Amino acid sequence: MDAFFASVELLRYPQLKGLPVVIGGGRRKVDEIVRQSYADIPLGEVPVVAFPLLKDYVGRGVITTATYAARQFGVGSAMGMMKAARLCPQAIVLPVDFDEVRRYSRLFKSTIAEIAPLVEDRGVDEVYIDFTDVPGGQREGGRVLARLVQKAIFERTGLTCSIGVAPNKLVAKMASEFNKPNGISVLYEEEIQARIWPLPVRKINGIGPKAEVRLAKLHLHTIGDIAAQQRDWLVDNFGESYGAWMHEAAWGRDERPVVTESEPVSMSRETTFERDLHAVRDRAELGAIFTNLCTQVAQDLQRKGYVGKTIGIKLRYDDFRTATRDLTIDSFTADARTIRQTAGLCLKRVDLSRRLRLLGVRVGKLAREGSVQAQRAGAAPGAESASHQAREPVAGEGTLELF
DNA sequence: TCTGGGGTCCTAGGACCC
DNA sequence: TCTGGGGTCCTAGGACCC
Repeated sequence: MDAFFASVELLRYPQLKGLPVVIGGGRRKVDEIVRQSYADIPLGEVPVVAFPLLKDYVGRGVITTATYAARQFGVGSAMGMMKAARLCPQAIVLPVDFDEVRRYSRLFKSTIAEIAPLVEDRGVDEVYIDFTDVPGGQREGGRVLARLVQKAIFERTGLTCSIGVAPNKLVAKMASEFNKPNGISVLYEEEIQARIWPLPVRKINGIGPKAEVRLAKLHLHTIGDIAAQQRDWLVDNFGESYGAWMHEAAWGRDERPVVTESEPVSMSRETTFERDLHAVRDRAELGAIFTNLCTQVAQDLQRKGYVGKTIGIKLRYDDFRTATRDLTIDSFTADARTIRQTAGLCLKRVDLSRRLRLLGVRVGKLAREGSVQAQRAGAAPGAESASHQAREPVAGEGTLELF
């Protein structure tokens, strides 16, 4: 009965509160300037003068995060930098320092794990915690333990976080948004109708923009609107799996345990070009990028001790359509040349007449390096070993032997 | 002036096997 | 000459999340 789960979200760059600041972009000249100027300054002590302003930003990046002052202008995560610059040209723009973010992320998670061992990783800045068997985890509905976690994180990292505590992960996640930033919300089962049902459907973790539109067409706008529907009606409209899940979610029901260990399913690298590239006209540049991506994926696999046997590519055209192709080979690999060769076969099966804005390489069907028997050494991957469905390349201009 | 990068999971059709 | 049903694997695309 007294089971409580917490969803914890770390807030990055809180020390810039009060100033409109956006973090994001990634790799432009502006980033270089900032990186050089402030290389020695640790997160938490960033000065607030002489930073480049968003209005001077050029490039294709998106906002990773923004201070609350910047959000007042409508700027937010995942927004394109150019659009953000129009909304808030005076904002200071900072680059993302991924190494630093990862360092803080590890510190954040290890701090929590010392207090409550059952922690589920949900990305750099988010975790679920199972409070159920933690001594004192039930006091004040979990609020006492949540305060302890928050305090420990602040002492260790100087960062604040919001915590939601509830009878399950789904509701805890929603509760964590009630009191941002640096808040704690405890939500009891009997409060679901009063506090969850009035919320818009998008607040459910798992209902995204597409489902929101479909729900709106059915005149369903709040979580309560969904809860008021018959389960079977939702199943008719959204399918057996999604419809039934939606009904459960609207009633705040969720049985998923906190999962502390999980094996990766795939690893990938992708990059958006500074300008759109054409397979023929920009062949050399594209080829170099392609090789580089394969090398990086191979290094990632090797560093983490994994091998995979499904190798695929992803590309995004200038009109933003996405295409993927993949091929499963007979033996597991983490070899850059094998990956590159197999990915090259995939590339022959897509239309390359349009200009591209993104190219990616993925390795899936992973296994731990040690768990796989040594396969035929140096075995050539490719068409002859590929399984039955390898297709003929599509005829046309884009199928030249480019890679 | 468009929209990053790294993931997971689901669906659906066809091949293939028994 | 016609034709089952179940199960698994492969592939492509898409929704969603942080």
